[in-house]
Amino acid sequence: MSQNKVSLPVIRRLPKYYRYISDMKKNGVVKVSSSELARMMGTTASQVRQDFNCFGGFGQQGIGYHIDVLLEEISRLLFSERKLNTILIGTGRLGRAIYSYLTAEARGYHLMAAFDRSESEIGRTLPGDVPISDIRDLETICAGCVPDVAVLCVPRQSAMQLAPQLVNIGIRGFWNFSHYDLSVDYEGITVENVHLGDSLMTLGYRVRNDQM
Amino acid sequence: MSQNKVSLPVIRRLPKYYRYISDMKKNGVVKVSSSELARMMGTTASQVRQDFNCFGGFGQQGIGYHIDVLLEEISRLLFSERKLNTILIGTGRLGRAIYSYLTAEARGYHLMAAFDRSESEIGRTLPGDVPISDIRDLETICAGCVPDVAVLCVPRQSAMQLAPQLVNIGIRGFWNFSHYDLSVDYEGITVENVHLGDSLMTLGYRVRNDQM
DNA sequence: TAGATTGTTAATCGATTAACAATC
DNA sequence: TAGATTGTTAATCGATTAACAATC
Repeated sequence: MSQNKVSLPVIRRLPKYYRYISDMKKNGVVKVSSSELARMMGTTASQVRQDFNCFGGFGQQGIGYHIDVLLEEISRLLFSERKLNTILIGTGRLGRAIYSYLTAEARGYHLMAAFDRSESEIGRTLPGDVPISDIRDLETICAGCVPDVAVLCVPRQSAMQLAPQLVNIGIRGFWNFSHYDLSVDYEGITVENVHLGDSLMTLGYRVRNDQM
Repeated sequence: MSQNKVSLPVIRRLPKYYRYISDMKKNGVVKVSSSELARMMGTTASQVRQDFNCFGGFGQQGIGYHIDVLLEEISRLLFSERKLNTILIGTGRLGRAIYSYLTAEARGYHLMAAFDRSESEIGRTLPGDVPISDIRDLETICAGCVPDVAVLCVPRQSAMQLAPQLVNIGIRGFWNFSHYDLSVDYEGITVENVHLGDSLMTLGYRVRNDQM
């Protein structure tokens, strides 16, 4: 597996590469050099070449990189063959915003089910015919088909309570979108805090001090 | 100014420190050692001490750090004395979710106004009596009091169109919550992409490869 | 062939971790 | 005083950038 050679900083840059290269493809561009990409990305040609090389050298010396090949390789890393079976927990404003992103725009995710705990939400249907189930039925509903990841759009307290249950049904990752960190530590389980809270807190400092 | 010595990685850790230390204060804890904090944060005591030292040594050798002092210092960095005057652009699901975070939970932001372009939103009022104005009135409304930052909860295309206008009225930072990167480059202006899109894309890879 | 641009190694830079004297 | 824990310097680690031979 060459995969584990790809470091986290590189992975984090992939969506930006993906976006720029997709745009170029739309505009009929066929090839691109590391220095062109670097200019767009706001980085160095060196970094672009290092990045592409760590998941397989597929440029042509003297020529550059083929847009199609790049896009394919980056897609393979970002989306793989198999989509991640995903459940959404919490269908409030944030949950619904993320739901529509997940179903309409995100690649690599398959939304299996959505859950909420409020009477007024349970039984309703999200656009695209995904029913909102009672969070208390989580284990029953997931019994037949174990989800890979849970997208948590609930308050922190709820997230903490849900965590052990989710681990129990066999989930391998939590994407926590609550406003607070989900501080849990399970062996072999990815817990990522994608919440608004921390971002906004740190950004304030940065604009005050002009720190990029 | 000792501020500019505080590096970005340190700034990014501050909210997590803030949260843990706040919790301890609530529980009546008075002091904490770097090793205790490190255990909670999932890092080393060395890092904790380095972090705290780069914005002023205020621990006591042999004793540890006073919760109150820590909290004050971290608050000062994260929130400063003056709140950032903020406008919200886009009052859809995501915009409203972020609105309620900004007004109810976030510190350091003062929401001045909200804008949308859709007829059905304009004239309505967000909870807390903030009226939704027509995005076409942006310049008029901001003429009297220049906002510091704009929180963008609109599609990428709209964000790109709005950018020059926002720079024009004197805004110093964009927090872009759209699903795509806002690729603009203005001298002295902080553009931060806090969008859901990239996060979700990269997280997929990570759970597949168990990469933390 | 000459020019361009990659792949790859080496140098630099910065962040994290380790070590330990200072001191409460 | 002895034990604990900081502040700070040095060592390590990893990521970014520079340099250049390989080659299209």
